[in-house]
Amino acid sequence: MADLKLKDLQYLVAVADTKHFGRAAERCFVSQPTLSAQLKKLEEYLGVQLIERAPKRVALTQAGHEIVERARRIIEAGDEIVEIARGHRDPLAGRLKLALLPTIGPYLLPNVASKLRKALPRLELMLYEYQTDTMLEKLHSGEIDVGILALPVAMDGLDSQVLYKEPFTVAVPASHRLAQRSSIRVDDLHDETLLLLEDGHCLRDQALDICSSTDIHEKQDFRATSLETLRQMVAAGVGITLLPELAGRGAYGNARGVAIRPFVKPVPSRTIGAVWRKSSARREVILALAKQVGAHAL
Amino acid sequence: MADLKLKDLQYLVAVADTKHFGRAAERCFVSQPTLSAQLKKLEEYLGVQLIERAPKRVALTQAGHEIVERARRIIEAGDEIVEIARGHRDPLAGRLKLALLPTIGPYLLPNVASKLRKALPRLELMLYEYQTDTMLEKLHSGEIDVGILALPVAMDGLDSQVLYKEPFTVAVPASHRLAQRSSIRVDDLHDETLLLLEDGHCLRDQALDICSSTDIHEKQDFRATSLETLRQMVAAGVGITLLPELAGRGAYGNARGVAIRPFVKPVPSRTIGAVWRKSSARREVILALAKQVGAHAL
DNA sequence: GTCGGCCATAGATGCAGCCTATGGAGTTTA
DNA sequence: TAAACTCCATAGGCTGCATCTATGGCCGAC
Repeated sequence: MADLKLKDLQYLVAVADTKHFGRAAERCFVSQPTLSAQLKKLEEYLGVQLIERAPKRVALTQAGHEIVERARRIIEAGDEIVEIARGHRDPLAGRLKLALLPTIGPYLLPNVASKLRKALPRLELMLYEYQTDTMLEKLHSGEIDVGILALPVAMDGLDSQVLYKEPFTVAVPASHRLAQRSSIRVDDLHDETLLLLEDGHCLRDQALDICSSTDIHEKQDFRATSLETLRQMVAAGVGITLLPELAGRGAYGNARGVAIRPFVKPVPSRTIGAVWRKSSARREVILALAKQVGAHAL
Repeated sequence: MADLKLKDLQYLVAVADTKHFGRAAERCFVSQPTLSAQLKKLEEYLGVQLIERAPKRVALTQAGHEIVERARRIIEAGDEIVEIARGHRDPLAGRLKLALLPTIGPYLLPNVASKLRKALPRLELMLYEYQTDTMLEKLHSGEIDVGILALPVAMDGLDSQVLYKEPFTVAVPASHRLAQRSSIRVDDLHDETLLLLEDGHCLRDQALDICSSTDIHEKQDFRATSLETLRQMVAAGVGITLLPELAGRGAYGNARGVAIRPFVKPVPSRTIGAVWRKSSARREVILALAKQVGAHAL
């Protein structure tokens, strides 16, 4: 009269996923006969056949489907327990899944990576790049733990913290008349051709917003897929673009053919923040991470 | 390196509820040392202290509280699984997906529906109509559980059972010379115009097969999409057709303008059977269903 | 100081989960 | 058509761990 065992449910879910006893066993790190026998016991205990075993086809019964659904929830909650425990064991240790905007990641990380390693040596960062909408989805689903993006965003069930304010700069061809100026006003962009990223990048909307007060024309039939593409187009003299300050530094800023110029005050800027689930067990380490990033980003 | 066990979580929840190891053990039907030792192992595995053991006072730590919360959810879902299984334990209960040929369904079901409800009261039938090829595909893929169709069919991986033999009848316009006859021989159809269903209906092939021994002409550029269409065409005097007996009864048979006549012996007929996957977990209820249909179809 | 309540420890035991090896049914290949 | 292959089930043996009873240790109550 054995009872329900977490491991058996994992075996069942593995079979549901793979439709194959051998591969399911492999995924569970047990031998195929072990998995077979345990599943048989599970079926005996429940008094219901869960799996149809045909020569070339493994499928779940109706009861199997319904039970696998709950089993997934159980296993998920079990993982949460382990995760919570890990969070309490050493709140500043463990794996943390961090996503950044594509217009932030490559330029922010070099500045803060070494500081982070020193301040949070036992933190294992998993890095991802997503645009705002995708990032929020994956935050809610639990696929990532923290997102670094431009505020404000819809905050239902989420907490956030401002990291830094990032000024915008203007990138023009080196031979452009504006390249002579040490700083630039928004009105100076009058009648210029503006190059922007493709839809979905929040940077695109931010740039359009800043330029809305002056008369500037977006280059038709052109949408860059990355800031790097944008740089090459500016260097080629096709038009100008707005760059977040961090992206204008380093190799990018020194690139041939492109001049980066600041705005005069009031400098247009965007607010970069960290966002995470209110219910996250990793709040402590996230706050520590945010503190480091906020302190060393600019 | 043990892993998370459902039973341990139950022990933990019991302690959270009772604040007392002895009574918690009692509730779990184990000895107190057993529960103590297991909880200690759980804490070791998770790397976190869950319970504050003070003299005269047992309390949960912060981690303990958070983990108990998930543990309750897990146990609850586990109970749901057992409950679901109990609901599926009755082999004659539950949802069964049954497909019928379009030339069978509307005429067979009225005859057997009430008998089925009486004999298998806890069976919930989901009804579908497909032609033979589609039905076999959906059977193999698991989309349906049973098919009722004309035998024989390719039986790889499938089991079948004959339900009944269905004689063919002849449907002629009421004013037709054959309407005067009380029964008809295949040869009597000589030189008649035959109306048939469109390709894909096995009834079409069966009718052609029966008529192959005599000289009869299929109406060109005409293919009915249903027996109902066929009836209207016969009533309009366009030609004659062959009908399965069940389809010739009731409202259909009594319709104006159409006369239904039997064949003389040997009466041509088709064999109607039930087909299901050899590996199906529903064999028992399928056989019960087949028994009822076979007994009350004609 | 003694008793009683309560949790931890010690040592014995039996079951259950796991392994390797093999069987057997069905499908594909030579 | 035989042989090789795929894949799940069965057989048998081993090991570990959950469980038991008995006991110890700690602390508060009286």
